Amino acid sequence: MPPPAKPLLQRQTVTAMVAEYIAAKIIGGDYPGGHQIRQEAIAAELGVSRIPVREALLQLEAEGLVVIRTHRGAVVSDLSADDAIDLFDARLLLEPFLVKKAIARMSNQDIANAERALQDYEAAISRGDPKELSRLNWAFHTALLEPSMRPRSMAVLQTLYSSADRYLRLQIEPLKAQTKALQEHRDIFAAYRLRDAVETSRLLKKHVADAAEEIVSQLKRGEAAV
Amino acid sequence: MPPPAKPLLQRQTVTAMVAEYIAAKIIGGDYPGGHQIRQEAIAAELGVSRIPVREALLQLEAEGLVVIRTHRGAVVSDLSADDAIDLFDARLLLEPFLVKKAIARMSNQDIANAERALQDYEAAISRGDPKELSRLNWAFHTALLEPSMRPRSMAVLQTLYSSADRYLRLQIEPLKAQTKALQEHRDIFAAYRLRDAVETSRLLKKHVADAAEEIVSQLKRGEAAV
DNA sequence: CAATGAAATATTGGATACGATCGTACAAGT
DNA sequence: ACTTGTACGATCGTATCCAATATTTCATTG
Repeated sequence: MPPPAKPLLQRQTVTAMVAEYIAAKIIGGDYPGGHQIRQEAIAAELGVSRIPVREALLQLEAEGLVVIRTHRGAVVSDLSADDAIDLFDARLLLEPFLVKKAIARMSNQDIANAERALQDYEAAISRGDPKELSRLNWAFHTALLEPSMRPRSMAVLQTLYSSADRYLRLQIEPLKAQTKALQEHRDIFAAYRLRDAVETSRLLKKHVADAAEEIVSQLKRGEAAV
Repeated sequence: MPPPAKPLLQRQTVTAMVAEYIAAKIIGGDYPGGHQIRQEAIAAELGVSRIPVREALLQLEAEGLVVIRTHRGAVVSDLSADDAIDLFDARLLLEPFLVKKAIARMSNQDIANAERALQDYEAAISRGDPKELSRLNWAFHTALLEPSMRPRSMAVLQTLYSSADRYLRLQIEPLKAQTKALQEHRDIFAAYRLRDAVETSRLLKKHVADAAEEIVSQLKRGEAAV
């Protein structure tokens, strides 16, 4: 019999835990853009060695959350307005395309999953926790696209999203924007449920474009302010 | 002062070297899909420790060349026909879009760079080294898109390409396909030089779509053969 | 003889220790 | 005072060693 202190069903590697930890800090805004991440500090903080920290940082670099320069450590990657345009333009191409593919293949179960994600998002608005809201927002998008059965494109989208995610929180925060996003989600889902690929795609595209415009203008104000 | 294009004298880290080494083996076909990569074997082969090998594998996983499963090691990722469709569909969205952006911003120097890349590709055909040809093929595509100033999208494209690259070698090898690709490259460049964004985009899209169709049908034959 | 289960082995994951590199402070020279 | 060279400290990169886990082998049993 093994001595399972806790790994009953969940067998997680330390590297993965550290990666989640750091990613949460970045996305949550605790580590702002440009912040230098010291391996030893993280290692001491979590009571682990530097090796898993290094490997976690490598993964995060692949996701675009940090930038590693040789012998100079990892820095939380900052987003310029140009970067945001870059990222969102790619999303604007991929998401409408994928949602069409998804509608062509989806089952009733998939529709139910998307509805559930929509309801979760809706329920979270009243609580108003930005991190949770951001997570559920993306969960809804993911639920819409999942039936497309395009794991590679989904992986790409994941990195595109997480690279801009923490800046989106600013946009999501105002209550007006939240309710606007919720209404858009509802409209998208309504068309989705009816398997209206063209309309769903159009609405989704507009939804993403609106978010893009909002975040870009915010970033530009921020850059001008500096 | 303009950005220093490239540090000509770059200190290479062992991890990066190992990553290049393994990537070359995979792309070159020495490690076929499904092949298990043993860290210690690589380490002994190169006379280094296992640490840089592990970190190199992490990077390669981010590029989609290998898949790592906990405590089970890394295996060279294999490509199904569905995967290929997935990857190429994403490329089909991004490349035509980016080339339009590129044409809108490009300088005469950028055109010269693309022409140079085209000539290099042309010159390599007579030598017929598949690896080199594949590299130069992608270099041409990259040269076309570089002026778009979209580093994030370019990074995405890089991973999309490298994931399918080694299978493209099969398609590129036959002489007829090579000359066909060359002619298409010439046509694309001709429109590019004239700053005809619509036509360039159209030709590029067709060029990628042809390659996609070729590789997908090959993969399907391969799967059927098994 | 097939199925099951437990040791043995192979391989990866992680910790500690050491060496290399970069940034900076400070001293010396012009 | 400004520049240049150098020593020091902080931090990262890598090697070596140990622990945890998956796979294989082989004995046992029905």
